[in-house]
Amino acid sequence: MDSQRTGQMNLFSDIRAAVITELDAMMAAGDLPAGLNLAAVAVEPPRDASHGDMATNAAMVLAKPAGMAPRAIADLLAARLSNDPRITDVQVAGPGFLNLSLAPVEWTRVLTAALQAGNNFGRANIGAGLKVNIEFVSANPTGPMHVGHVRGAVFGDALARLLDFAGYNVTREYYINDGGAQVDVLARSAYERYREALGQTPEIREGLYPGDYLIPVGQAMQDKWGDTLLGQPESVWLADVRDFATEMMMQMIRDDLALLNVQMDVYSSEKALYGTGQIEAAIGKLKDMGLIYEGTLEPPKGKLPDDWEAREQTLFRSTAHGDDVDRPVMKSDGAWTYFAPDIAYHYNKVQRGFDQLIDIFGADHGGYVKRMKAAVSALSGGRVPLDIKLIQLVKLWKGGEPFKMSKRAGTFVTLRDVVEQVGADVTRFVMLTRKNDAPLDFDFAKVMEQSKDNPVFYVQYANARINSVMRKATALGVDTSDAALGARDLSILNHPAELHLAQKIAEWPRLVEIAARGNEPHRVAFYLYELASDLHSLWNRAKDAPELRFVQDDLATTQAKIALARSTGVVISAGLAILGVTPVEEMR
RNA sequence: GCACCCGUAGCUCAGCUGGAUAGAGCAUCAGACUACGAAUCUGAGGGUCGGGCGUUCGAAUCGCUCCGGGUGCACCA
Repeated sequence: MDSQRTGQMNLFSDIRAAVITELDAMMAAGDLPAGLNLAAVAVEPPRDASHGDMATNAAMVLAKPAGMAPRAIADLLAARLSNDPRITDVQVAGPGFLNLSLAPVEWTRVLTAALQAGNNFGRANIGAGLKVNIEFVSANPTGPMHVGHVRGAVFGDALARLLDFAGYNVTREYYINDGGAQVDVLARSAYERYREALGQTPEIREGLYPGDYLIPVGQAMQDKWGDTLLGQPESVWLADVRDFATEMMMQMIRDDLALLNVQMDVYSSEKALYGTGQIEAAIGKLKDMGLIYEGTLEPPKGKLPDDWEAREQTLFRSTAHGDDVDRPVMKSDGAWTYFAPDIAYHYNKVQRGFDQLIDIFGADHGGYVKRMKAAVSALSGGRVPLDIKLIQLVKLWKGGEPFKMSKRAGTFVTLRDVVEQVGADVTRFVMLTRKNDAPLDFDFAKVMEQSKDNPVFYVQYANARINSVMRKATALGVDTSDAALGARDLSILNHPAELHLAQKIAEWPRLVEIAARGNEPHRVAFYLYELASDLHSLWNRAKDAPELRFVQDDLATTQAKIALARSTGVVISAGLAILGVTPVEEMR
């Protein structure tokens, strides 16, 4: 694939392609045995800058299959690569690394590519249009979203943006758990608020939802039904009130998600699976495969539930697909377990033609992973991979003190509380500064701090500085449009400090691929911090070295320097876009 | 008892499908503003990558096994 032609310049994959070409030639010439698998050959940035610009492990990974000494391969490959005009120096080092130095103009070409591609710089095609479904949030429709939901929501949304950027065809989906007992509880709770709206005293019994957010629901019920439901038995109103209240809760949740700038493409209903034969069809398919049987499970070892008794149940043989024990799909009273509609729902996703499924769960649902993977594996015949990302807890702090949440004490923190206090951008960025399976500290005071201790601020500040010099250059009469900057010859940018920043920019397309391959949007946040750091560093070096200042006396030189600054800004905005964060022009 | 996640500098954490002398920030110490925005930067000290065994040219990364922390474990979603 010619990355130059598509404008998505990835210098690392370009050089890797050159290495592969030479290795193929060596096989053709008999310098290497034919038919070697080159998949493990990598071209990477070296850990230590003194090792050159790029390093390849080709000689080492091929030594064994080729039956040759690593250095012998390295020497032959080095001689060939040194003929590449882009490569100015090749050194064999250590156990057989090839350290490559590139002509400076190769790095400044990346800047031009970034300026021409704009926010699309780094867009990859590793997804190749594959259809991937990301299911996330899926909060129960029984109340507003709380802070515990925020991290999963942000993670899922950022992952969707990342995979889209990497060339996947992404669908974001919310599974509404409206088929279980909890929506009946919601209906009963709302009914009490309805009585309250009609002047009666609500009886919020133990087990009902006490939240104030149901008061408007009660009032809306009064508007809709007047007093006609009053004094009626539950059998008369339960189903209608349930649907009504659930819809109001979902409207609230949709508003909350919008507040956080989280988008959804599809809302799927659990309830809609019942009565349509979809559950029966999914279980029936498993049955046809011999994976459903009547049986009795062994009691769990160790601590035994008090009321445990051996019982014959309808079981899914999930152990045939990697689970530890088989799982019940039907209760002893003949009703489906919660697992059954989940199986049907995932089967539905498979049938809709997705090539990959991703589920985002809270870490407390870790025990659910294996059975869900087993179900998808069985129902898709192993065709559709399911990746389940577990989101660890968020610990709340306020000025270094633990911030305890309690429904009873009224310090229950909702998504809306968080976003209204610190803003969607800050919330989103901070939520992505840890990998998903590590716990996260969220300090309401610290995230608003304006210091390098706060990564959101640090990255935004770098962008603000870039905009500052661009405004200044524009005022001096320099054309700072991307078109003008992209047309400029940037080969005068040859100072090591400038090339260092250009190299960091050149890593962006590679970073996108790595992050997308692992479903790890947090890598983008860390990269942006490093990029901002390089920008700040160059900025300060210009105090001692005036020739590094972006704005120079000579307008043509200024334009080239500004091109470097703007390229950095392009990558910052592209990266922030993946995180769903709006770049700021100026700090206030 | 079993399964999954985690264990990296005093603290909070990165570490790119196994790569070279393991990196940031905070904290500590020493420096840089007649400013393209010092809300920043430069440098120093600080490590048995929880322990052990193994796989191999090479392990923080893979496997086994202990230790320590978290989460979850039929008929709730």
